[in-house]
Amino acid sequence: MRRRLSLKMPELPEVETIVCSLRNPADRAFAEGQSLRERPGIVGRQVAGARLNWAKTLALPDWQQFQQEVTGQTVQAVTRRGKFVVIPMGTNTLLFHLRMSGDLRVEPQDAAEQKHDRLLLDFSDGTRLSFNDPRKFGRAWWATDVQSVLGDLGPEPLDEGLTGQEMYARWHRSSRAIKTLLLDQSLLAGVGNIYSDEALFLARIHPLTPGNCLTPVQAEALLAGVRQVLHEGIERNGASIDWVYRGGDFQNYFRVYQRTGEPCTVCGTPIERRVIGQRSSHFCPHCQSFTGCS
DNA sequence: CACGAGACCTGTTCGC
DNA sequence: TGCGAACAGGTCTCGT
Repeated sequence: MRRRLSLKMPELPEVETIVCSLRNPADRAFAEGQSLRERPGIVGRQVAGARLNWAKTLALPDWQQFQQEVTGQTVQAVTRRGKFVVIPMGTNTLLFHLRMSGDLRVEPQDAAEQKHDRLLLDFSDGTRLSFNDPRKFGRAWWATDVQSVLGDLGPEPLDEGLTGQEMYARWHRSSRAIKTLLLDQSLLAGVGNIYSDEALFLARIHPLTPGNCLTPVQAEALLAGVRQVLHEGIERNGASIDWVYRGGDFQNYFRVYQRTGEPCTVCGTPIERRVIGQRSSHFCPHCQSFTGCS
């Protein structure tokens, strides 16, 4: 069954997809007739000016200082940390958090500004980076010390050095529901509401299981589940990406998320929805039965 | 300190 | 059709 999400889904895979599209895409195929200046990569481009349409979008510093310091800087790289987009430029770094509805586009400067464009950087080559964010939750930082913004983030789930043992130690310290712990960015960076539900389903763990009730085996399975759904998300989001239309189709492959009442793909039991930690949570009551706490 | 509720926002969908 | 309520991918702050 097809289901539509009204907006983008800026969890880790979506951010990863955007970051990839903002890198210099020397290794990507282009549509025929697409001119050089329309290519999305921004590495090496120099900022000629900036515009801010919603004051709160710029978290730090104040607008005047930002405008002064960013002008003339050159984009050195585009990377990701958790759900943050990280863009080193000279001695400072520009960071974005897309929150619920943010998006970043690259386009020619003569393209019409779009509704909800909050922060725009004009490059000297005639292109522009636009931060669009309908709900105004997104934020940008211009920081000398990147750690002042990213310092509290937990490890990267896709970092191969991260072990289930390490996550067991982190989750086991708390009695909060594992669903809530998965969303805690200081324990593990990048997992959001969709992928937490999907990962718990793959690991066959009930979302209300207290962290200190998890077994080492379950923690191992959960980290594996997180990695699997993130990889799937990155693949699906990337599948239909060509920078003109950036809309993945992972939403058509959800196993539990937004499938309330529909049959579990494994056992057929109707998927349940309930609110945990103020977030909607979806799970199979049969496959993810609560195993108790010893 | 841990936890839950409320705040921040706009747009879309649902139910009457 | 119209209209208000409910809901949405995230995180911070404040009160208990």
